[in-house]
Amino acid sequence: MSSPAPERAPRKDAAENRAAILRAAAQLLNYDPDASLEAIAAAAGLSRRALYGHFATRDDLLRELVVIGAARITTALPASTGGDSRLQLAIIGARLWDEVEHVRVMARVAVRGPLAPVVADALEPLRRTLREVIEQGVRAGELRQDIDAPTLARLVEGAALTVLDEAARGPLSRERGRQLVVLGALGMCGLDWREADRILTALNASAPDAGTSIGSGTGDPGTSGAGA
Amino acid sequence: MSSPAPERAPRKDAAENRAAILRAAAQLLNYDPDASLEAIAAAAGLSRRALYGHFATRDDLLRELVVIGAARITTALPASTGGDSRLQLAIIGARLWDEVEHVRVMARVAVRGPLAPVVADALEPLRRTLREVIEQGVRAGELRQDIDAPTLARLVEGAALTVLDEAARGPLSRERGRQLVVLGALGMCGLDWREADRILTALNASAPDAGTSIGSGTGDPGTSGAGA
DNA sequence: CCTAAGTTGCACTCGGTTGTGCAAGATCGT
DNA sequence: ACGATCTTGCACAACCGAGTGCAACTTAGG
Repeated sequence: MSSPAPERAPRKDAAENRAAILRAAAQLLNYDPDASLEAIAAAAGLSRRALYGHFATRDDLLRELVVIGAARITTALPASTGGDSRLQLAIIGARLWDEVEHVRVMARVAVRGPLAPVVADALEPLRRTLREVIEQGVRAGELRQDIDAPTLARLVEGAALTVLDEAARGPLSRERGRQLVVLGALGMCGLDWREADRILTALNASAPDAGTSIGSGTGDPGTSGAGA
Repeated sequence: MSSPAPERAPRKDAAENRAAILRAAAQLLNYDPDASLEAIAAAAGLSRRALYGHFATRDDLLRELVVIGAARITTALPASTGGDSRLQLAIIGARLWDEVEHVRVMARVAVRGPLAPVVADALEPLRRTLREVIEQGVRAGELRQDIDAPTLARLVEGAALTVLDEAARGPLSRERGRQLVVLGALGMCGLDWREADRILTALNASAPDAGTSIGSGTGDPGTSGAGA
């Protein structure tokens, strides 16, 4: 009775398949928020029936995606309110860009339906940090004063989402994508674009590079292509 | 080849019902892009069956919404490239705000599915104007220089959409909504927020007030006649 | 090699939505 | 008042997606 689920270790291939499903789901749901389990299973190289062996319900799969996604996103967030709010904002933006697929899944899929509360909950840390950073920035006079911090925070969130959407339809290079997300967020906050360059430099100095792609497809690994 | 459709004038109440359907659709689809015809018909005070008397297909209804919406939005756009790009941008933003429902329907519903090309087509004039205004503004040094005009145009579009979404979930006053849309668009374009106030004033001076109701547009041109 | 874990294919049920056909009723317009 | 024009309600058929049960098969791993 100590643990209701003995949790026997799953077989190795089963674990891989489960991961493949999650990967496929993240990828497909980006293009079509209503992608069927059929399609997802197929993209993962499995039968629809097998999918039910890993996730009892569509919602369960989604929930799992949300949890994983939120965990990834909130990783390596700026250690709460600290130095220059502009830089912190840039760091957050860059982090979002590094997790485009997850972010978009959260934004496009999980928002509607019974998942909404789960998503809201999972994203709360991120949102809180964002609000804090912005509020601090506004207070310090580093950001625009004509929009209250909470509202501004939501606008920034939306602006970032916009760029992320852009990336989904017209593939941007990693570099360019990061640039745009950060530029968008900062622009929305009222930072003079002439100062943005300085922030970008500082950002690249502080964040080495997060090489994290989710896709990698069902079997074709070479998907780089962003050079220079 | 004279006219394929004799176009007998519809009965008056029928025309009203048709308009009611369109109104209900615009409203419902704002909350749920997948609202059923059942729900729409009900909201319009009609039976589902009656709806099919006006629109043969769900897509037909959507298409009609798109056409009407696009027509309304592109009405009263700045007469192409003219004076201050900041002001023109503000005018466009205000126009979008005045047509929130339609804009959001286009953005949320019509983008996916077989409607996508129709929407793209219908919105082309607006997008073209936006691009032109921004390009001109960039060239004139009034807007930020670090993002190319076409990209910037899409980001502005997205930023506006963000605010519009905000309005959908937390009701903003007409005033505040217009303010935010304009502020968002201008901010994204790199305009110093301290100058935004001036633009807003100029905007309010140029645009008296756009009444906002959605119905009334069953497709007849110039049948208004209600003079102020 | 043998067993248990995992997968597959098929055949269902169930619910929701779209689109039709048709007869009876309500309503506009003349 | 009378006819044409809607509207209605019901009963359809069709499609699609989720979720389940089961028997047979494949595979990991001790």
